[in-house]
Amino acid sequence: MILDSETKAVELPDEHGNELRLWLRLLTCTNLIEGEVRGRLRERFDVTLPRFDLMAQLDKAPDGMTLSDVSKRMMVSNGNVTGLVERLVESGHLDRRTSETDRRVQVIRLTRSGRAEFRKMAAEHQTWISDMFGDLSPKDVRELMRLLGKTKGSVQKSARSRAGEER
Amino acid sequence: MILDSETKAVELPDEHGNELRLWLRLLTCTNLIEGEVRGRLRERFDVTLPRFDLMAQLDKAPDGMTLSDVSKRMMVSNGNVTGLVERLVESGHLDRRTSETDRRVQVIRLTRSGRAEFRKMAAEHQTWISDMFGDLSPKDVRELMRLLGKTKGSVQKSARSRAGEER
DNA sequence: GCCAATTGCTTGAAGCCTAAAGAATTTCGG
DNA sequence: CCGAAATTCTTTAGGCTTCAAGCAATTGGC
Repeated sequence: MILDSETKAVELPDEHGNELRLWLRLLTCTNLIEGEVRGRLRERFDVTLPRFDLMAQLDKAPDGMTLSDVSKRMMVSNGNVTGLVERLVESGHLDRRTSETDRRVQVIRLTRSGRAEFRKMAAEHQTWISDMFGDLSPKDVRELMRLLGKTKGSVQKSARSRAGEER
Repeated sequence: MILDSETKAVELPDEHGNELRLWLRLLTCTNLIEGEVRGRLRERFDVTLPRFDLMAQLDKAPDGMTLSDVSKRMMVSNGNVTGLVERLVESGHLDRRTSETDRRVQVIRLTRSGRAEFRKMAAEHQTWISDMFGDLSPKDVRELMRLLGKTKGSVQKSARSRAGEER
């Protein structure tokens, strides 16, 4: 999946190659961290990353959320959430009920034990992340935040202009 | 080294949270770009990202690679490569043969048409990436490269120390 | 009130991914 | 040369993910 960032990309004198290399390095970093987090979550809590992410959303919403809300927040498809929730209800982490006012709507929330379990996971998770960024100075962290913010904006702009072109 | 008064102030309140926020932003950026790339590959060439990545590896190896080589380079499981290759052989992009000297080994390479198709995709791909990073100055790009390099090292160090602990 | 459009969710098909177990083949110590 | 160990690949079971199609309930124009 990942092209190793040290691998030489198409050799051209132009500056496009630099951006490609930057992208590959960005991807490598993310995959490295994500892989670690997945592994540790599995090892320590026998839980997958998508389930952790879903619980993280619900932890911030004591009154529960609808499946659509979750889907938007997590930026994944509706069908995806359906399956995820199904398994988390099955394992006792989530509670699910049909809305009283709109019978199309399903409201889900963490169960008491689900919340307790999530809090434990989240606490460790944060120390893992902090540890993985351990070599970066506070200044590095700020600078990375700034540059990634700029990147995010740039990508969104580019994505919007493409979306506008089609049709 | 000069520490301005601001540096310390920022450091005081729970710096773990900053690293978590950094991680989330990094993840958002990567997902944004990856999503764009997936969408465009699908739209323009009706190909998936994993297939593109596999072809990219093979393009750099005119004499072909074994499945194990591919698996290591791409950092994915063996079983995964088996299925990916199967579909790419099916679609005529890849050629596959059993090694003459070791009958356990499968050697795969791009077909003529597969290579031609890949080259077209790769060229466009590079312009997409370049476009998405368009708002970043050359200096930004260099700085991001540097900080991500540092991050990569830090994560690897942390991952190694964990791997060492679990006997 | 009626019906068409919209909204919320589920289902199904296809693909990607892993870990673990299994099969075929080669390697190597004795 | 023999058999154990290692290597290469495939298979299987389970989970995640999307898109597209479909169903049920609600809303809004008339």
